[in-house]
Amino acid sequence: MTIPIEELVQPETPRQCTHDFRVNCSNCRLSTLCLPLALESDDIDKLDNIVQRGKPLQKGEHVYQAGGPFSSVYAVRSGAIKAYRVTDDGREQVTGFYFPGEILGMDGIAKNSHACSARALETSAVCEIPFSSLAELSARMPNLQRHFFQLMSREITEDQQLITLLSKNTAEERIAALMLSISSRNARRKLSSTRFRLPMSRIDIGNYLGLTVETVSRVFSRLQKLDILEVSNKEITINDTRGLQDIANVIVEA
Amino acid sequence: MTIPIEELVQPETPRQCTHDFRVNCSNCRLSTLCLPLALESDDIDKLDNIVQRGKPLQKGEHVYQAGGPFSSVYAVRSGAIKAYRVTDDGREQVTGFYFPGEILGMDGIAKNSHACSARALETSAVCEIPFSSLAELSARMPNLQRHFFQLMSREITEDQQLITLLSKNTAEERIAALMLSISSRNARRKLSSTRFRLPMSRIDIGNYLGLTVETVSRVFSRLQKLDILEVSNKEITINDTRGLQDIANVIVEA
DNA sequence: TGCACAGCTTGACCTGCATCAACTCCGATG
DNA sequence: CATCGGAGTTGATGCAGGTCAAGCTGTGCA
Repeated sequence: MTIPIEELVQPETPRQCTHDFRVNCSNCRLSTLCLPLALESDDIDKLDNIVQRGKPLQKGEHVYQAGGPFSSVYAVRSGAIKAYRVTDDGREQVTGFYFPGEILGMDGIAKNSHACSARALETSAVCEIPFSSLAELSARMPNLQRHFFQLMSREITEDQQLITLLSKNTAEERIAALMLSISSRNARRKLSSTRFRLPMSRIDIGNYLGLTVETVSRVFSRLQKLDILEVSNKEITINDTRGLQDIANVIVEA
Repeated sequence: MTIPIEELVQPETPRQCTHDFRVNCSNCRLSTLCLPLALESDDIDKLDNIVQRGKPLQKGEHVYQAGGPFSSVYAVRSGAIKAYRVTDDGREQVTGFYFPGEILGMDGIAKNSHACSARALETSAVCEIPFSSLAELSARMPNLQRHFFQLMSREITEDQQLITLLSKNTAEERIAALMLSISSRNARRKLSSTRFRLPMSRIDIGNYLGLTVETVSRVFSRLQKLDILEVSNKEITINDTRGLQDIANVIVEA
């Protein structure tokens, strides 16, 4: 089954709503998660003018590539994107997964060229936001400037959480934490926080969490045996959120 | 031995230069590493007006604490600062070490309160830069805005490097990478890249790199046996930079 | 409709680092 | 100058997760 273009252009809209209108920031359902947040409607229009909406990316296509010139940041409209860097010795390290409403590409600002690559995990649509225009605009719109600073800062604190996870936690804890993260990001988008489809492979999960595929698989099996998760292929059902939280938080008892 | 205040006020200046002048951004030796980089001298003065220089911090004193209100970012003038977060279960995770010329505190922007704590590893001096003034100023000074975006972006890419290190590399590789990082940051400050004093304990090193103290100690011993490092307490001498790079990069042969 | 292949699972075994324990060293303090 | 305590080192042992190997499954393509 292929997803009709209309659904991609107006992300996460029910199928029946397929009449042709040009998408823009003010009618985008994701605007409360994305950059326009905290902007007046006049300002949203100004932002809207600089945003470029490309055609959908097929699974595996790149949003940008490491080493390529940096010119824009990107907002995910639909689908899912993974960001990764390739180490000196040629191995891949997944540095993040990005879902609708989230912004990626800020790694490129430092050196004016992208420090990592980003590719679609499934058919996806992204909005391209030229960075120079964004910088210019944000100099005139304090709210936008603040919001963008906050987005970058959030990226920093999320990376630091991952650092902590990798440095201190067991395989089980890491996977529980990832499932909870995806769950809460779904909730933010008004989707189910207990049933969802993982857009990424076990390999990507393992790579992101510093584990092998085998370990990821075993942990899923164990969590299923404990009746905490139901795992069927890429479909996940969380049966016991509390139990999952206990595992992720590293259970501490007296 | 205690370090005379003068040396702290004008950081890294030879002892004899102790006459009393007020330090400011334009005469600070670190300005080429810090925020003023890429500013015209008029603009540096404007920046200088918002920067607050506090009295030196003693070893162990906090620059800021997790959960406390965010109001400023900080530039290290002398000494060394460690940033760390405390996990839900009370353990500590070191997220970074900051040396003179480096900026810390950007984690607080996202939620308007600090996501981690920062404390002095030795007697240190920092410049406090009120964030609201910085944001205002950078709206009027495109170079400053760009530079600050770049600083945040660099923080992101550095965190991602650490993520890769933690997720993929052995104990030896991690420690080699840290020694090389400290070495090159010393070089940036025109200090020796081959002989330096570690301001942090083995515990902090291990914590930062996701290793136990024992492992850190063993790796140092091994690297010493290989004549790559000389380790005497906190004094490090790199005898074989190339060898260290080979270890850090994960030696790949045909 | 069946084949091929990538992705996933499961089992057996191995290893790098954690853990536990004992000891040394150094620097602060009276 | 003695002593005390935290920091660092070294050795012995255990285990979580890696590695290797084999088999399973489901998806896309002829």
